[in-house]
Amino acid sequence: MAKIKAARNTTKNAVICKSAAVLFRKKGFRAASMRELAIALGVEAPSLYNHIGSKSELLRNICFNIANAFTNNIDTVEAASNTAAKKIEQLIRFHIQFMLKSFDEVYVSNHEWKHLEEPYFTEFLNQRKSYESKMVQIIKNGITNKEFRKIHPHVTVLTILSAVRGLEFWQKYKEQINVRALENNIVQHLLKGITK
Amino acid sequence: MAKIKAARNTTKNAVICKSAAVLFRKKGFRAASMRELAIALGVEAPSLYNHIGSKSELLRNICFNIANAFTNNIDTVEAASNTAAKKIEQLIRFHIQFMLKSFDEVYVSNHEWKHLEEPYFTEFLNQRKSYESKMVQIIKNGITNKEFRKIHPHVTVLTILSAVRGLEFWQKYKEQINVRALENNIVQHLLKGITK
DNA sequence: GAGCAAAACTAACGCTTATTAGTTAAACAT
DNA sequence: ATGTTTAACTAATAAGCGTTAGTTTTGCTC
Repeated sequence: MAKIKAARNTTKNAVICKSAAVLFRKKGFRAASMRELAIALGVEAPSLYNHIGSKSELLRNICFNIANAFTNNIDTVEAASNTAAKKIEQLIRFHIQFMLKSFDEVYVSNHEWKHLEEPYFTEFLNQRKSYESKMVQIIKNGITNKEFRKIHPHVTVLTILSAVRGLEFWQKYKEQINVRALENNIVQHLLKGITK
Repeated sequence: MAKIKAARNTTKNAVICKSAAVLFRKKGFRAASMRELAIALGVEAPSLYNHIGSKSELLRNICFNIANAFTNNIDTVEAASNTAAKKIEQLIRFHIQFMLKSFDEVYVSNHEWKHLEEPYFTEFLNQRKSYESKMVQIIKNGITNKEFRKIHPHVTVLTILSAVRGLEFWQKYKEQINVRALENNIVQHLLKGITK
């Protein structure tokens, strides 16, 4: 009769959430079973229900924790008085750092949100749309300021947001790589391009 | 007793594959059921097995059709005598055009490959790794030529490949958008950046 | 119209799934 | 030590899955 181990200041719910994020990332939400999750925690599947409500609640927690973190960040970045380029740079760096710190959760939030149930599915989509809109506004300001060329703001935002997802593929090299150099490379690429 | 309708010069297998791509994109491979696929085709689930081998075979066909198309393209691009920048541009444009033309299939190939069974899983990964290597080599040549700044080739490749995936989000605006302008915007962004 | 192949159907199998109910063991407070 | 709460367990349920077997219908060829 093993028990779920939670460090001080951590609920067992949080321990399960973390383990679920790892599993959902590896197998995908639908392919991951509660039995597998239980094995990862050294326990029988029904025991999990003493600490969580349901499988879909786990996904919901993971997705909205991440979404809220990004929303909070962009509100902070937006409020500060910086150039548009600096703001975009700050957003890019946050994406990279957060991805490296909370890889499993960010990955799951990016890939498995489509399995959220209503009304959470719609809410999640709205939150993302709102994030994009704020970023589009920053780009528009940058064009007005003549910081940026006359680019298509929405296309540019989606290109940047997709580009930073490339970090997913770097997780395995995490240790070998100078994170700051990686970050600088991507920021420079997305702001200044790669040609001389 | 409805029948699966295949146009001349199209096998019923191909019709099922196409329908599967749409379904797998919408729901994800694991969440999509053969019964749903059958409904989409106006037929009972077991009838599908007169034309296909298995569900996983459908995924396999979709993924490798796409992977092979990209592999063939990069081999053509590589062989031509062009600047590195031109080659990268050609690759980016191919990604965009192909994504717009075969949206469902490319999406499924990008998102659902992890549900391939061995040995196809490993084969798919190797094919992708090989694609990346070829692209890395083009970037390296560009740096040697002094076409590009001293960037990290592998990071750059993954950034570009992720960036072009942003097209996924544009599918719904497909009709409203000038594809050529979209393409130019992304190419310019990834080669020359967005700052003045 | 008869014969035949293609392709549909119904019924069912064996398995896995998330989850609930009911019960027992452990951990803690008194 | 006793009573109580927390959290584990076992057993079971209902639903859904991919797929197979066996049968019937359809549509073409002679």
